[in-house]
Amino acid sequence: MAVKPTEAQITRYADMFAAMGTDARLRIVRLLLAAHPDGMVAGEIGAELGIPASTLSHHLEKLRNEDLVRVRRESTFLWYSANAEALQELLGFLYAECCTRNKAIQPQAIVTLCK
Amino acid sequence: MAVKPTEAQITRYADMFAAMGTDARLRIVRLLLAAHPDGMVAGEIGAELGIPASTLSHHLEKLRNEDLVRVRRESTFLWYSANAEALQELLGFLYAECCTRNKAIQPQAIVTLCK
DNA sequence: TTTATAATTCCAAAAGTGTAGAAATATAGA
DNA sequence: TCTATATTTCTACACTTTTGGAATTATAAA
Repeated sequence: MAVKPTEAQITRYADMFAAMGTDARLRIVRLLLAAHPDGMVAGEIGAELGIPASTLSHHLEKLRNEDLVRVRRESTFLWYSANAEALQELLGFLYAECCTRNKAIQPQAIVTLCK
Repeated sequence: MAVKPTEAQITRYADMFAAMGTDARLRIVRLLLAAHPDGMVAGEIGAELGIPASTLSHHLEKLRNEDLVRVRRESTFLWYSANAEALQELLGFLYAECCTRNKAIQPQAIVTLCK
């Protein structure tokens, strides 16, 4: 992860950042992380965040397109969950860029802040 | 940082993600991190990434608006540099959401990957 | 099969974004 | 002051995004 990312990877990380780059979608991701690993039913997400069904569906599609969330059907319900692997990749990329490949930030500044 | 962020902070992090959510701007940030803490002259960034001056100026403005980059003038040249504090905040937020507040990702998965 | 609920897809519209040439501004040196 | 260079601002435009009501599809239960 500390190695130089490819052009394609940079584009992918940019798309992932863009997917988390709206208030609505960042809240969705946070909610799904809090409910990890079970996730939440779409309707419950919408109710919690006050987002109309069709709007929510579009946001979830965007997050799914970037593989930041996964979905599984359970009868009429669609359970959405955060994709921890993808988030780990993104976090690893940002960490590497800031702390490892370059020394702009001390690793401890992140890790110890969160103890 | 591991505490619950305010509504306003979430909005701000979303805006920061959005600022890094295009190929061009993510490359700019990477370049400035590599040149940290000196930063780079605007023209040099444009030359390196093949971005026309006016387009680059808009991207830099967006990054400046989100406080992800800083600028200082040196005669005719404008030196842009990454704002490590802002990046640390953003990284800390993502780390906290994924690894601390929720346990979706093991902290070691990030830190040890980058040793 | 009819009904009910969950969620998506269709459709549309307003707003925002990315791009870049041309003109303007800032600074310094001759 | 005139000139040269660096950069931004002006202007424009195509494209994408966000939003949400209405219609449709999916699933299951009565």
